[in-house]
Amino acid sequence: MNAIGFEHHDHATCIASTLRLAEDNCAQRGLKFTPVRRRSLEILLREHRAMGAYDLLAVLADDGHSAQPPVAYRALDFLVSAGFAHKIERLNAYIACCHLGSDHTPAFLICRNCRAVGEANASQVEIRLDAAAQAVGFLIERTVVEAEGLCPNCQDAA
Amino acid sequence: MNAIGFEHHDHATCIASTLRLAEDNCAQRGLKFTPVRRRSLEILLREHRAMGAYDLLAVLADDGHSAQPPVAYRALDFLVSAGFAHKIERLNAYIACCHLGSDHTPAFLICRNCRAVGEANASQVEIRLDAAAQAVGFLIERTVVEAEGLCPNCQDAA
DNA sequence: GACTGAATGTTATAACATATCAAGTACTAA
DNA sequence: TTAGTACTTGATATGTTATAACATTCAGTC
Repeated sequence: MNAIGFEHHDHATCIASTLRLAEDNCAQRGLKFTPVRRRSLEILLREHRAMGAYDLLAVLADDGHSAQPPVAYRALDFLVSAGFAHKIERLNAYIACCHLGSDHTPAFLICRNCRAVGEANASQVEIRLDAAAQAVGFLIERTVVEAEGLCPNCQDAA
Repeated sequence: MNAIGFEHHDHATCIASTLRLAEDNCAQRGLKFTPVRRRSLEILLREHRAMGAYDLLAVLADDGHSAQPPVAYRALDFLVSAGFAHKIERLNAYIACCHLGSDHTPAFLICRNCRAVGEANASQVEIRLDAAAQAVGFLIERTVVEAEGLCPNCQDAA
């Protein structure tokens, strides 16, 4: 199982172009795309799987960066708040965003066997929580949608 | 803010009848509703809020039960797998199920300010992940839907 | 009674996350 | 140019959530 949204693509190009996109995006919004932040996004893109903060930290440490947990968590917080990465609550792990630039409520398909994660296209997902929320006067700001199951490869293996 | 799905109800009756329901349900399915499990569900029902495993553990310890983490996690695992409780991934916390008996994909409304949690009625929620999953051959077994925002009380306070 | 499988007791540790304060850096406005 | 400021990073410590591993107890059954 590749973890590339369960599909193949030109990974090297994808990384480079996404990093450039993120750079431009930061410039426009006045955000600081510092070396640690850039490198963290690059690592997430390169690995192309859900990584724990300590997984990221280990790679940063190999680079010679400070290897204390706050370093990884700060970088991840930045990437998530900038919309460059998402947190997978089910796994307590982080993954680079596949649809950088488009404002979207992400939805993930998580394989319970091999932990591969696919990010569903927003247009294919429709959440109808509004009625429930309005009925009780709740104001929704953010929605987490995570489906757990078996990816094609792990179904075949079973 | 009460945490009772943002609405009031007869709590004592609710606890008693839900415990009885769970008991019957276990008898039917051949599951063992042991003292720790029963007591854990009772605690979740009584508190009627999302509790961390260690919160539950503290209450169990007051009862004189063994106070080691696995005790709480085992009880919670049982309650979740039996459908008597849900895990709120966003909070790493657990809450008694409001719709015991009905097979449902729960959806939660979580206040980011006071941490109150409401369980939306399943009929009000519609998830359309099927198309995305089918497109890549993914088999969905379970879906987590958690909306974060502000409950009515915390909106007023702001 | 002896076997079996499930549940529980217990110890230890893994994995995830944040508080706090000090030090550096970059912009900016007198 | 310098002083202020807001933000980022470095570093230490600690808090929180979760599980591995193995021993023991208990209920049901042959």
